[in-house]
Amino acid sequence: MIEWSKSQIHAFRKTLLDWYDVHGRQLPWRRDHDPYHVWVSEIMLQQTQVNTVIPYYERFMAQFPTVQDLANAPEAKLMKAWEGLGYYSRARNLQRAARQIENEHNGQWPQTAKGLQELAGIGPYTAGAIASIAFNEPVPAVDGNAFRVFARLLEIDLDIVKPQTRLVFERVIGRIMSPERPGDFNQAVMDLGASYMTAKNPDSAHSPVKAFNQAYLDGVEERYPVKSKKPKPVKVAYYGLVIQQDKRFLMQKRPSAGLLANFWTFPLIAEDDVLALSETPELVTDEERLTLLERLVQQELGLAVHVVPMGGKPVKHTFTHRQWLISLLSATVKPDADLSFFPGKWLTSDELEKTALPKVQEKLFTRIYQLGKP
DNA sequence: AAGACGTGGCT
DNA sequence: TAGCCAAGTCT
Repeated sequence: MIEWSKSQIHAFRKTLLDWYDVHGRQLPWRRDHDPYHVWVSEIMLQQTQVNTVIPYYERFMAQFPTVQDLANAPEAKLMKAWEGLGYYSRARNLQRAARQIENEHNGQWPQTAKGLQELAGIGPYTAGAIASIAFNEPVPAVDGNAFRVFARLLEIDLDIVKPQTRLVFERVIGRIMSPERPGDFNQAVMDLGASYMTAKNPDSAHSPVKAFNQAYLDGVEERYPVKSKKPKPVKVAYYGLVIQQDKRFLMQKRPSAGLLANFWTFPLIAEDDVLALSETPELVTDEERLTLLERLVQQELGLAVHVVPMGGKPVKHTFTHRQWLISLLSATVKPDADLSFFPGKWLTSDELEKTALPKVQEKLFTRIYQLGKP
């Protein structure tokens, strides 16, 4: 890692802010410095690209114009507004934080990064972003852009995946950032990271700060930032039960914690759970699997079903840490089936449209319509 | 500390 | 295609 002199730091600030003043992006959440606007945009932008966020942000603000509107919003309406954005705990934490502000802070925002971090879903990055942009506090906002930009500028070779590395970057950036325009400085770093100093195919030759970019000057830009590899998603095979009567589907409500918490999906049965019913899983034939599956559904869900494969390759859906492979089965239950042990209910297409559904469930619907079953 | 937690774009 | 990446936080 290299270090800059005071004069270099001053020159860098001026170069970066002069560039930002002319070329900074005009984005919907940059129309003002309202903390609510900054906050909602920052939460949406976590692990999500700007172009994806823009339409969600506009719709969200139309539906929930103020913190109070958000605090009082029905859960279903909130989730519908977030549908498709992913990382759904962000939406639930958003509302929790809105209620914290209303109930614990008399509707007033904490105005420091330290205070903001007490709110649900606000970590060190988001706290720094809101504090600097909305309240002009001179604190760094270290996101993936800041890691990448400063790792290259200063040839910092610490692994950015390790939590302690953030502290080093915060210290370094805290010394470099403009005390007069902290919000603009942090946003300029993000714009730089999203334009010239991108992760793939950077264009540092034309970057306004190329003279400060040590990794570029040394021809080793590709090495930065140092980032250890994450494990591959684990494959998990499921049977998906398509159970319909009239124009309704029998849907299951997922547990209140974990992946896709509280969302409605077709009943999903792990293939491993089915095979576990056999003493010789490796010898089970396809036909026997279905018999075992029917037994398991009876035991675990209290449903007497008869299943028939719907054909086609399993529907594949990849999350950050799991890859689901879902084989669809058309299932029938008795018309007077006892649903008292079943964690779900019949949903009409009308109700389904008003309900937030995860992408994987939309994929399953797409598949069954392609198969022409309904 | 390391894994959980979604989705879409790009190569 | 499979894999990586995109304005992280929580446990």
